[in-house]
Amino acid sequence: MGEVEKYSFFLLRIGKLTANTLPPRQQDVLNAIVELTDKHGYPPTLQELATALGLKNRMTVHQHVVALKKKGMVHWESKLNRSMRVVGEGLRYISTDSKYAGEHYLSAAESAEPELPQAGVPLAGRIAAGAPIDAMETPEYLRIESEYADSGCFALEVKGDSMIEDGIFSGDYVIVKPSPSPHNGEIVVALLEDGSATLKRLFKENGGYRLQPGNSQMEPIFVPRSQDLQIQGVVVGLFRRM
Amino acid sequence: MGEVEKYSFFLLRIGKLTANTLPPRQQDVLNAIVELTDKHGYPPTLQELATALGLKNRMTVHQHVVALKKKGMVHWESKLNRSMRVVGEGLRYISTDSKYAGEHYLSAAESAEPELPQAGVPLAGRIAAGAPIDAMETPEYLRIESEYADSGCFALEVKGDSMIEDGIFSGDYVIVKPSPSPHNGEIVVALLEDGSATLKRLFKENGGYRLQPGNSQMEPIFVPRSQDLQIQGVVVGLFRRM
DNA sequence: ACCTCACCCATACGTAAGTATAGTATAGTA
DNA sequence: TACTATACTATACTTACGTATGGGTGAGGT
Repeated sequence: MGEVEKYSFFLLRIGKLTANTLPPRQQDVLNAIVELTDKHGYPPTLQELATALGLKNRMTVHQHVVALKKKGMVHWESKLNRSMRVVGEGLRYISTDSKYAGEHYLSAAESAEPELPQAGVPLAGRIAAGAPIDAMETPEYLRIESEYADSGCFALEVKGDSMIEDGIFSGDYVIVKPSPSPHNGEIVVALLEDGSATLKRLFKENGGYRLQPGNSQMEPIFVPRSQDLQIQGVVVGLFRRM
Repeated sequence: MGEVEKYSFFLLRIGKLTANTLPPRQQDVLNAIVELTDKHGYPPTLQELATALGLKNRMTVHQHVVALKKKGMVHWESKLNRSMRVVGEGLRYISTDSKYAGEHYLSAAESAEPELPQAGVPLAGRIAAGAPIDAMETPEYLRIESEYADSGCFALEVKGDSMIEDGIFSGDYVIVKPSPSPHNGEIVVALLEDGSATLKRLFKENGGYRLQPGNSQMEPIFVPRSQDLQIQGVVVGLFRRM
């Protein structure tokens, strides 16, 4: 009985299929790859994919992924475990609301830690004052979290106006990459000897360091080499809600 | 002959080791994990780690990773391929300039595309000038993409300084939510009658609209109601790479 | 001398994972 | 009708991966 229902499910989907679109099940596979990758922090195996999609055998998914690879939508190295990645055109098909296997999926996933998004924001073009929008034909995607999550980055909410001239406002989030040895002139999160923390631009000078605020009404802080200056990390990105 | 050189290399490093620091080779392992993860888009296997570190046998790395796991610096699920992640205290030791295996590393890596995702960016706390970091116990996550992807938002790269006083710099990305009827005072992407597009703050005035740049050296644009002013959307977010 | 720590190596085993091969079923099309 | 595309299944082989076991070297401390 389960058999009949399963097939009627596919009939519906196939009915909608127009000529040159990606087959629906392959779209499901793309979404599943992305979702599982986000959830666990590493790409799935064929077995995991199959389970997530409600399939009984790995080979089904194997064939789908092979098809997707041939179309250039998935990067997958032969014989290499967990090497699947959705690339290029494939990114078009990933959607945020994931129900790629109908109701099958819910059964498979154990609710893991609170995590993860996907589906980047499409980068539509470039806007310059006075010029028409320079639209891009091949849409790129802004994938902010992905850019930073790997390298151990974390975010901090900024309070105060100490970096206002660098375009960092109170309420913004700075994305900080932990780095013990920042370069000259980078914006860093510094932990001073007294335990207080600041967001400043770091300059190495003879005798120690200068922590320069981005606000001409504020004074720079000089830290002699004898004092312990701990750098929590350098600011590599900024995000603002408006 | 190679043996002797190899050991003298370690002697030097051990000589520098002070009491309660993380052993240098374990730091190398942490760095290698992070580097390989964002080079390939997925975490390495023990074999790949070993090769990257110039080791002949997986077991060496295995022991290091076990040690790191015991210290809570690496998340690693037993028997699960490619499940390594650097977490917690371990993040302190990853540095931007990666030469974690001396000269050994260069030989191993084939240059792949830079890419790939992971978890959201953890929101670690709040930083205010002069105050210690207000750390959060229950870490939240910044989920930028998912915040906007649903509502049909798109991103635009900003060129020019027309909104510099609002903290929007050239090179930033604004995240735009399509909205035909923006509120007063919001920053909008406007399409003027002549086809040109601008990023300005919108005010409704008697007789039409005022498009106010965030730059006191620039003049506002007045659009009479008779003219066609098309609003592409309102700016709801901003992202900057640094 | 003895012990511990940090670091490396080799062999061998069990299982997870990818893959080759071979079918079944439905819908659409020539 | 035959043929193709989509989709799923099962069995069996090979390899990649993690891991258990056992060992070796040099530095440093007691």
